[in-house]
Amino acid sequence: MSRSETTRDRLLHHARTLLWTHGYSNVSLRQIAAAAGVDVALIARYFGSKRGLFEATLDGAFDLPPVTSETALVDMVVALFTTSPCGETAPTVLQLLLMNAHDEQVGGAVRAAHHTGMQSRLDRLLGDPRRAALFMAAVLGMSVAEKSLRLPGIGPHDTHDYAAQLRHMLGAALSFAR
Amino acid sequence: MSRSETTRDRLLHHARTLLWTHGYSNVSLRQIAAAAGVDVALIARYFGSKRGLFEATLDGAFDLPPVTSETALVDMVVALFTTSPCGETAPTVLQLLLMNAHDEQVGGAVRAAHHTGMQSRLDRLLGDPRRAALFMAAVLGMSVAEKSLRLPGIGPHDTHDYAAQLRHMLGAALSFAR
DNA sequence: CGGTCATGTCAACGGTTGTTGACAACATTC
DNA sequence: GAATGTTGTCAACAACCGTTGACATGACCG
Repeated sequence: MSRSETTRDRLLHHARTLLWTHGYSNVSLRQIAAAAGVDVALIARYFGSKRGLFEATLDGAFDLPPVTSETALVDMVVALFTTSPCGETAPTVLQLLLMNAHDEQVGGAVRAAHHTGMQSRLDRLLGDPRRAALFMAAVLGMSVAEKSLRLPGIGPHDTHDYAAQLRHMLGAALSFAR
Repeated sequence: MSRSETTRDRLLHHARTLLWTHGYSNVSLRQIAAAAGVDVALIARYFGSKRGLFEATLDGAFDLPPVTSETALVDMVVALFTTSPCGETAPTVLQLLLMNAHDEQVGGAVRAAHHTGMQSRLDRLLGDPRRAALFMAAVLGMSVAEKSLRLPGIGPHDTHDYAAQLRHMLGAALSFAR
């Protein structure tokens, strides 16, 4: 790996961590560069602009392992929203997804990444965009209520329990979706 | 109403509109003042700081009409998340709620307002924090999936349909919540 | 060794931010 | 009408922002 690639990866890693957890406009390029231990100007060199860096951050963010079973895919989605993908202080996919709420440009990129990386596969495997959307809504609701809103009535669930409940909820949602 | 109260209310109104829809750090005090047609310095006079203005914005944001029936309260919550409270370009409560995701200080204020204004009443009327949290998760999931993530599989539902589905979902959620 | 390209450093640019204090215009009360 | 307190205006502050270009340093190849 060339020298430039390692610093590029370092920038990408810390950009993901900081931007996803604290939001696009709450983190400056100087903070990211400082966390990565490199100069600010290198961001412009490697990613062009702040938006370019953020969009590079979206690469493969919603990718799922290549499973073919319906329940396996569902479990993968639940797992992706339940656990931090890499490490303890790592940002969650949920926080990335919620970045779309208040910024039209950032939101468009996030929605596009989610659709091509995750939702389209759900559509295909669950057979119906409506079923997939309702399942996504169930996962989102649980995640937002627990992780973002921190409702005392929910969690901390262990992953198994959580997935089981969501699968149950999925069954209910799909039953009235027909 | 004194002169100062009207300009205070104008500031509050436009602050709500702009801050809730575009996020805390995406809107400057100068934009808010310009929208309200007053000088920037008046914000400091009436609200002390940007945070003070935002927190004044939270006043009564999650308040619900004083109903006592369980289903009536549930309908009120659904209605609050489904419709814009005042006018077409008005910001939604959902956007306010999602502001808690990426800013710890702002998020704390939002969560507190939501808890005292809405969740505590749900806890009381539904009898169980767990039931209330699961209901909230269902409403949140539907709202985020439709309004924020804009999943093509969901909506646009007319309000009646939407509420009916959520009430059905509530039944399912509550059934496996015991 | 000398030349060439990749990589990193530094300083600065114009613009915007939240906040402050001095001052003018106005209304109210004596 | 004069004095007083309220309400609004203006200019400025220091700090930070994303972005740019010039320059130093390193690696690599002929």
